[in-house]
Amino acid sequence: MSDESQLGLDAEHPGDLHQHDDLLIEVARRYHFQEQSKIDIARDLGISRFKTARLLTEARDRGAVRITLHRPRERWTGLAMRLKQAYGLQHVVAVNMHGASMKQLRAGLGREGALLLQQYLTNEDVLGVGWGRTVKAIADQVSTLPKCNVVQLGGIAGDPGENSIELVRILSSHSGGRAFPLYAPLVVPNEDTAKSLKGSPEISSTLDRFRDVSVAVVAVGSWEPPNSQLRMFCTRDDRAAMTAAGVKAEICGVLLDEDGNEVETPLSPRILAMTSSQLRRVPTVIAVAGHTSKTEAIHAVLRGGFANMLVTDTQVARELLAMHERTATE
Amino acid sequence: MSDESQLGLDAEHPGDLHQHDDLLIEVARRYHFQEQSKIDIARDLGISRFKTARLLTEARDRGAVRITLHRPRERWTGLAMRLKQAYGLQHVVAVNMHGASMKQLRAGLGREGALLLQQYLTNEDVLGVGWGRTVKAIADQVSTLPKCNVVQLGGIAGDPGENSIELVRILSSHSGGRAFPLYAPLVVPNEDTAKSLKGSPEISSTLDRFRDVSVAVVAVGSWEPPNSQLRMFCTRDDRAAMTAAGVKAEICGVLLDEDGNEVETPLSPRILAMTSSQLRRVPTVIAVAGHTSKTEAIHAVLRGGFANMLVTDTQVARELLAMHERTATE
DNA sequence: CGCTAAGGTGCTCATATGAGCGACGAATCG
DNA sequence: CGATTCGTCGCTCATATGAGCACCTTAGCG
Repeated sequence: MSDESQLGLDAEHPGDLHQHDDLLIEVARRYHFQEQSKIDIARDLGISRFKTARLLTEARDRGAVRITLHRPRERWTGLAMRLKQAYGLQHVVAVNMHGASMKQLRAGLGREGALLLQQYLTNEDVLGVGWGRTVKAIADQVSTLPKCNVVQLGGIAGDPGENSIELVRILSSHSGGRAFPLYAPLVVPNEDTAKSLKGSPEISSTLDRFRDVSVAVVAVGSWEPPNSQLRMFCTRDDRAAMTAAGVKAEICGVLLDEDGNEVETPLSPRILAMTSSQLRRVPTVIAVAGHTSKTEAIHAVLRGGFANMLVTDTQVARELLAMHERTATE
Repeated sequence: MSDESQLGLDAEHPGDLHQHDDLLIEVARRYHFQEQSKIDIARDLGISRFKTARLLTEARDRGAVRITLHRPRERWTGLAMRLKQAYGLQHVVAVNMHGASMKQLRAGLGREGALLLQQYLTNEDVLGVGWGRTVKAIADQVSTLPKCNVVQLGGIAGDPGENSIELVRILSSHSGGRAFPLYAPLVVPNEDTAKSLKGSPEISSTLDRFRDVSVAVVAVGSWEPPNSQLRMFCTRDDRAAMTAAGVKAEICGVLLDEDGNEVETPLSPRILAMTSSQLRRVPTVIAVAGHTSKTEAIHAVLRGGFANMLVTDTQVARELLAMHERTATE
């Protein structure tokens, strides 16, 4: 019958297909995530409203837009809402993971984090990516992102297969944008090494991108119990010093005390990652962390104002609310 | 502030909440999967069109409806379409799993199968569930189904954790309907045992449901190479007899030759499962099977007309098309 | 008992959207 | 070269939909 059958892949002009698909994705994203009307989308993208409509039906038919139904277990909207108001956050997701294992918990946080990312990220954003297993869980569950660049926020940490470079690679492949990895360890042996690395072209080219990051996804590490990637780089003395200095939390390589103030430590100059002042300047910082062992750390991060969106579990959310009441009334 | 905070769970009248949520799900399903207009839904369910609209926004806000975007890799719609026409099927999904491991392949088939199920199943359906790891993969990826009953189509086979009863349990919990398990092995030692079991009340109550099954999800087993759950129940003589009889495929406990004709074997009377004539009477039979080792078996099943929907991978789809050309021109 | 506040309901009217149609351009074929 | 076919585009008009409002019920309270 038809002659294009051989490969099932229509060979059009080289770039055409991808241009078309990119437009498809963009339209679908605006319609479903940004809740723009088809007429608005048409005006914004300079196409007719009929074309928008046709692209949207094509998106559905080709499986680009997928809809799933979930039976909502609780009406915990209220919980997330209260937490949002208590800490003055922009958005909170509290996923009900009662009785789940750590692995399941991470998967749950990953799912929600991926969803949030897909909904908030736009074409013009630059995505900054932290590290850790929780962030990895997000990368694993992301399906498609708007076409934006992806910047690694800190040097390599963690096992191969879940290190920061891998995360940046995965996420940029999902977005179709450029990847800016950092080919250096998260913590280097001494300050001089850090300085010389920061000066080298392939490192600084990524560091220079930090100023453009508009959305950052980062994990939160607790210091006590040891739940931070940083801890493995410390000597015993370092650790003692830091515990003495009151370090309670870690976000993106920044160490915080229980009130969310940054703590200067001997480790600080040796860290290759976004600095606290840079992090503060990122418009949207999504902190993803769960399990009650991290409640204190998350509390510190939120008090310090280092994140404006939070993905966590309901258990932690409840504890955070209680903790906030306590500190507020003191 | 508010007094309902303690549990984050608003205590309404006992059943009200679930009734509300069920309605929510039903409306969302009709709107998103069945593409009914809000006005139609309102009329069908006897509510106002405003209420439908409000339920739909609530569904989104509470995360009951989730939308994900995927970058379509190929325009292989044509492949699925051609396969659909070649074998006269109602629906074909060919997922591109090039270079994937068996585990990944199964996960991919599971995802697509789950999606298909969620889209086709309605409130009035009765879901029949086969067995095997592929069907398990579907159950694992289903999130929510319309409220329908779930019937086990054959006795227990496979390891605990992926046996048929477990599947029925999982799926019915997702649908909220009743589960009809079969507490008996798939193959019993002899015909008499089979007969007496079929007569026992708790078995026959499920067997009686077979006539009501409107949608069946089943795997396809190949006989050569050994890819059927049945094979493990055979003696060496049985196997030889069956290979000699030209058995090439197995679907839902029914053994077929290469042309899709049922083959009577010594095993047949000992099997506790839906019969071939019952299977033929099911309006919608979704066969889920991938990997090229099963191509021949799938071909036989389709030729025999035992399934009208197919979920497979692109590689198998191509082989099936080629195989169909060959048998058609002979 | 009446008053008030809150949540839920269905209305009106302006607007967004879908179905179907003819126009246009590109590729194909005689 | 002209004719035909196919796919895409944007139009019209009937219809579906959303924003905002008025109404009703319910519950809380003096």
